[in-house]
Amino acid sequence: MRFTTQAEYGLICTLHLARFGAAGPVAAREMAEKEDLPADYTEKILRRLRQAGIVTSVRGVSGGFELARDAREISVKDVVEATEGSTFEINCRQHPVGAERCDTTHDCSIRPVWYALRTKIDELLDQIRISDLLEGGEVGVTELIDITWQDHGDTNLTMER
Amino acid sequence: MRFTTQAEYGLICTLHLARFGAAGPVAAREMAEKEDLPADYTEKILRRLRQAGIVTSVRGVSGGFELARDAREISVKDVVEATEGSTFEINCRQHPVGAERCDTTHDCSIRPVWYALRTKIDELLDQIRISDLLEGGEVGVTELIDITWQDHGDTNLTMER
DNA sequence: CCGAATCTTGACTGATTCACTCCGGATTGA
DNA sequence: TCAATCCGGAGTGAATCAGTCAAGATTCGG
Ligand code: FES
Ligand code: FES
Repeated sequence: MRFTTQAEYGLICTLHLARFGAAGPVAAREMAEKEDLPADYTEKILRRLRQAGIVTSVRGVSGGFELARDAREISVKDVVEATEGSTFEINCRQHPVGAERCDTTHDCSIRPVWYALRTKIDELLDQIRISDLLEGGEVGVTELIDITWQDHGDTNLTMER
Repeated sequence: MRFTTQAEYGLICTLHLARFGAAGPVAAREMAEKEDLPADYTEKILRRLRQAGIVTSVRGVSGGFELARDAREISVKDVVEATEGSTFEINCRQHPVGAERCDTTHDCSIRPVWYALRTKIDELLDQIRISDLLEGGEVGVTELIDITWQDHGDTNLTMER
């Protein structure tokens, strides 16, 4: 299970705007070049971010994109949902094993697992804001997340494997 | 982001063996028929479960599959990893945005988010055992998971949306 | 010891999704 | 006007998914 590149690119673009967008709108082409991403694809991602109300666009000669609100008010979940459509999709909804089997009227003891997982994923992604990723570099961000989420600290956020 | 049907089928099969496998090995064909799954595909899934050491197989006329150990010792994570290969794949490892950009020597403030998410996912899936899914039906399982994981209870395990 | 039932392995296939491009059009500032 | 930008959507090659199929190995009953 993984996110597509759209989530990654979406975060990169949002982060780029949070860093360099204060002085005025940033053109998609320029952003793509600076971040070394495919230009046309970047444009498409930005369009999705705009449709979700995360960024605003300015058309015309010196147009481009800006964050629609403060970086503290934009969560990773917002960006992921905007780009991917959803965070974690419940299989038995969109890709049911069997029509009747996966119907809500039928009892399934596996279903609660996916719902619980989705809740966990959404909780974490919603808690992390774009502003959290702006300072401290990779180490700083890791520590910040680690502090916030050390409730069930059986495993830790090392990069082992 | 979603799991493929293999994770779902893997859980269904494991659960089936936990329920009906006490009396001796269950044939793949028989299991597929009872659970209403494609026969050949079921066989393939069971192979993966065996390769991961979750079930054992008996060849020959009255052969079939059995759980390799107690249902309390098999976590949902075990089954998902056996069938899908991994729970949550870090994009920048297998599908890097850019070769140098995603190298560990470079600083990336997005990376910690994915590592934290993987940790969360693994924690939850590892805590839930096959034995937890055997009793209480859907409602019972939901309550059980809810009690175990109500640490960050901002959201709850309702089925809304 | 033969043959039926079962697991084992791996190749194969159609459908879908992914990652990305391309094109024609609308909007704006110089 | 024209050049730069955003906008929408169609199109494309590659990869993955979901599932099938065929050929072989193992075991047991008779
Ligand atoms: S198998 Fe679809 S809801 Fe359980
Ligand atoms: S974009 Fe790949 S590691 Fe951050």
